[in-house]
Amino acid sequence: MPLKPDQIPSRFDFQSAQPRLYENWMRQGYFHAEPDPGREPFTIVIPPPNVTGALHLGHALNNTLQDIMIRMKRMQGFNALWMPGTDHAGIATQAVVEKRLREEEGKTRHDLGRDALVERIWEWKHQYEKRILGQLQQLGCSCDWERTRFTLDDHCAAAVRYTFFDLFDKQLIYRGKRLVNWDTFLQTAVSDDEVISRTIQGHFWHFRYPVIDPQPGEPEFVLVATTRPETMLGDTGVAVHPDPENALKKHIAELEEKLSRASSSEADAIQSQIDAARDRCEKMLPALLQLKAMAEDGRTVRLPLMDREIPLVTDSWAKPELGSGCVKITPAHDPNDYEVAQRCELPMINIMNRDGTLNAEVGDYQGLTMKQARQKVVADLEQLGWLEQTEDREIELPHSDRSKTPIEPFLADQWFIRMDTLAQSAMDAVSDQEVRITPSRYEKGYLDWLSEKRDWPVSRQLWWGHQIPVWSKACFSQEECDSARQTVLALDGFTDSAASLQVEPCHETDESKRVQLGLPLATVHVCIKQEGSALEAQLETAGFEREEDVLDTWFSSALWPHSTLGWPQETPELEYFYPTNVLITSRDIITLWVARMVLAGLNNLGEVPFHRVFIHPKILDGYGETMSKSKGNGIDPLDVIDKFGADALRFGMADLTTETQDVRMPVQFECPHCQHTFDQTKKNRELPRVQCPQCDQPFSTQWSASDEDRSLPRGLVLSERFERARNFINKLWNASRFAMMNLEAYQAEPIDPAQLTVEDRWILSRLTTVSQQVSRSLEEFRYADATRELYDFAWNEFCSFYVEMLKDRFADPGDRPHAQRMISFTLDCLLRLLHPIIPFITEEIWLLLADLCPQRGFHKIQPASETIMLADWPQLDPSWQDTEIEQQFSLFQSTLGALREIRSRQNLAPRKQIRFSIRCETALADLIQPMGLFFSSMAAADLEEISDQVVAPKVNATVALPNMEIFVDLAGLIDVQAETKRLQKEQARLQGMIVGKEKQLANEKFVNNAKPEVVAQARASLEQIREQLKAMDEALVDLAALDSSN
RNA sequence: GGGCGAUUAGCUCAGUUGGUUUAGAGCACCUGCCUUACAAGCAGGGGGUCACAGGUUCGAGUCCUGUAUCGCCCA
Repeated sequence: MPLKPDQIPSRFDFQSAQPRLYENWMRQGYFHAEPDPGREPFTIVIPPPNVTGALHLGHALNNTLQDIMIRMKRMQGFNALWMPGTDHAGIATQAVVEKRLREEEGKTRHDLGRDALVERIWEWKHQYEKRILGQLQQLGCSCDWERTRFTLDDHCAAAVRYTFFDLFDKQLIYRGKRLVNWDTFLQTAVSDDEVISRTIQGHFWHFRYPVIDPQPGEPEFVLVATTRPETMLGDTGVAVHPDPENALKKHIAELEEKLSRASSSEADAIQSQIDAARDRCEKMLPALLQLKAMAEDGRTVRLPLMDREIPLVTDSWAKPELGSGCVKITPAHDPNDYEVAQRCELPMINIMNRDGTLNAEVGDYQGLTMKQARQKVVADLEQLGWLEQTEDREIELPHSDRSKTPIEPFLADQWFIRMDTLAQSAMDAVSDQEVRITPSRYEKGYLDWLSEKRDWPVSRQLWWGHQIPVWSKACFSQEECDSARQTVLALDGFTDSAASLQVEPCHETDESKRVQLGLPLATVHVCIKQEGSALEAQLETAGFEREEDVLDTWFSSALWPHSTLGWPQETPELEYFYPTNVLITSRDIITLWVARMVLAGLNNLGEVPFHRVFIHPKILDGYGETMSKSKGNGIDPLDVIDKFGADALRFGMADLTTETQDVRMPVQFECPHCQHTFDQTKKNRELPRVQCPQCDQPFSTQWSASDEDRSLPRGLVLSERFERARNFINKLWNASRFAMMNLEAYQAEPIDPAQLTVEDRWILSRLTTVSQQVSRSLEEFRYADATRELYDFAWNEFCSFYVEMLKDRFADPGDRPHAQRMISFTLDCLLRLLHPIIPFITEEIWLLLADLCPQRGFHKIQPASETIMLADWPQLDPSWQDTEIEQQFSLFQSTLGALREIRSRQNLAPRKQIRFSIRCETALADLIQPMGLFFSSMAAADLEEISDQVVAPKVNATVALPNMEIFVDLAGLIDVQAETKRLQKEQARLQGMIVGKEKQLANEKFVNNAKPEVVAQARASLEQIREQLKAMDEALVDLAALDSSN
């Protein structure tokens, strides 16, 4: 039952409208897209939110921008597909589930076992996926839900498997022992991107290692320093610089160069560094040269505690300007030392177990944690007299972003992807503009990162993810190795396209050591392409074991743009919708994800996954800090939707999407008792209960833990930055309400151009311009420009002027039908332009409007589409743009503004009617004349006369506009002082401008050098201002006379 | 240490390739209005030596150099 216009409430009830409208869109299948060669596709794949938790404001932003784009394209007639889905986020999700398991049941994943744990994670996934998709729906996202994918579903699994096989077969995947970032808590390797550096208060310990058989004159000890003393148990050498003299000289030269361009505040510090380095040259250089000679002569030192003989070596990693100039080398537990060991061929001793405790390599220290070992090592060395000194020092310690625990560098078998050619292809795609990143400055970071071409470690020691499809067998002799190969090649069904074989030689090249350590000669790896292939079971029977590790989540994410469309199958969807058009995402995953999608797309399909990448801003809180749940400053999009509505959230999101890439959003609490809002502070954002400063009542927060706190009503966490958007939506609602209240007895007919008034032609001109601007802004990802253009037009032009001016015309039966057609047409276009940004309210009004004027149009009457979602995007007649009309209208606006200002300055009652006249050229008078009545309705001012003959009334307020003077008759009303004050202010302003202009024009260089039109403009404007000033001067004289005569 | 970005009104932000009547908006503030679309509104107003110092130019919020503060990324 449609509402009658006068029953429409004065506020948009978004709470009830949103679910109703959204469900209808779903039911009608408006979001669904099918390949249709007759139409042009437009495709976006969602950056899949991960199923670790609920969506935050950043997701709301990301998805709003995608929905705006896809809705506009759909209206523009493209066959628009937005592929939705979620990401399994291997480490993150497993970590939260393990954490809960530990907290709630006191169990570890090992207590549960692989299958049971994975099952638990699936349960978590189902729960959160539902929640996330529900959130996207509440946001209004027009995703094709029938095509929802998950990075761990069968489609994606097939794509992962085929890709892995392909890369393995191309020899682009290999296994090797590498130093990895080991998370001892989660017991997995994490990539460099998952490591964050934190500065902590630590120590710098200086140890002495005794030299074995020192020659006469040689020192008995070498001194080394370390921030991680426990690693000394795994030391396999001590390094000294191969050319300490030149290294020091170079160091000093660099400092001097720096000093030459340093500011005075830095200079002192640099100077003292230089002095220290010079001092070293004198005092320490001889010793360093001697150590270097000893190293070259093959001298060794004895590693205390372990009683191991280790060599002195030369390597430039040892910095002569630091510490003793010597550095201990622990290849298996430090990335730099690892490289030194490779250069100097030092052995690598792994002293750690996967859980972070020490292993059998370290004798008495076995079983201790790294932390315990540190204390014991330091204590033992001190007792033995090998501890020289201990300094306090700030140290940068890498932490796992996943578990927030310190990272231990660890030597482990890992699978890697060779990046050289793949990375190059992804670099070329951006360099050649095949993929364009907006804003373009992000291209540099993308290219820099890829140019390092570091091999990508893809294995993770987890249970949740795509298990690596490789079966391996360790072989201890050549014979065994050959036989394993033969077995594989002879498998029933083995072909080159079904399975691929690699032989990995042992990393230990010293044969006797290899045997001593019990290492295999080689490992035979077989990768099988097809999941569930009979080859799998055959291999296992033959003694091959499947790799336990799973793949890095980004491996499956990299395939997302094509795996979601059906690859490796050649589906119609893939054929039609790939490559996609644009990827909209945040900058923190340009390297992690965007780059990898590009190279994966190129590898698998030979085509980039998308042509445009838009990087959107990051939302910070009022203190400039990133929002996060752990800080308590995060805003839940659902709170915003609850309080302001989904449209307001969306409009607000688009409104902050400017070129600037960080936007601040001050955060407020809203008291659930009295609705008072007040700023969140760094203090109160961490409290489990907060007291309202207004009503003094307490409410609960996300931190509430005790039953007492939890029983309190929860305070919403919001930002007042959404109020503007909410108010705008309300304004739109009410303007539409006004239109509908005046659409009774509407008759559909084409609009008669002969009946167009000045304001009609003005609004059409403006509407045309705005629709062009909005289309261009959105096309170029200038979302904030689009919202600003629409906001200004809708509020300041459509509502404040056009709607106001229609009031008189609706009252006149002769004008009414035309006015009805004009407002329905104008509102119709405005709604369509706004729809992608604020879909709910525009659809609601669209449906209400359809009851009143089901047929509408300008030249041609057409039935309104059943949903605004499928209405055509406005493309208006450019001939409607009329600069003359717009100038004329702005003259009217200035006049109106002047009248209103006088009213206000004179403190006249709102209903008090005033009279005024205008003196101006006849041509101008002809333009203003038809608008005469509007001064009455919009400023309660009656235009008595307009011509070049107008004589100022005796008692008047004067306004001098360019080329016209306005006289308001104030007989019996005037507040002389107020008017004098107003005029004096205006006089001062004009005088200031005259001085400025005169000075400019007196400058010969300006007159000679500036563009002629600029000079002419300055002259004309000076003349004009002088005229205005003259009028002001005269008016002031009159006022003074009036004042003295009273 | 390297790279990128920011600094404009009390707050959050606009300000196209340098030049229209002396830098705009929203919020907040002040004044007056429940004017039958809208008080989440209407009308009017106050408030800014565009971070600082130089420079280029006839002319700089806008271009260049340096400094300071803040943020992010990389090592």
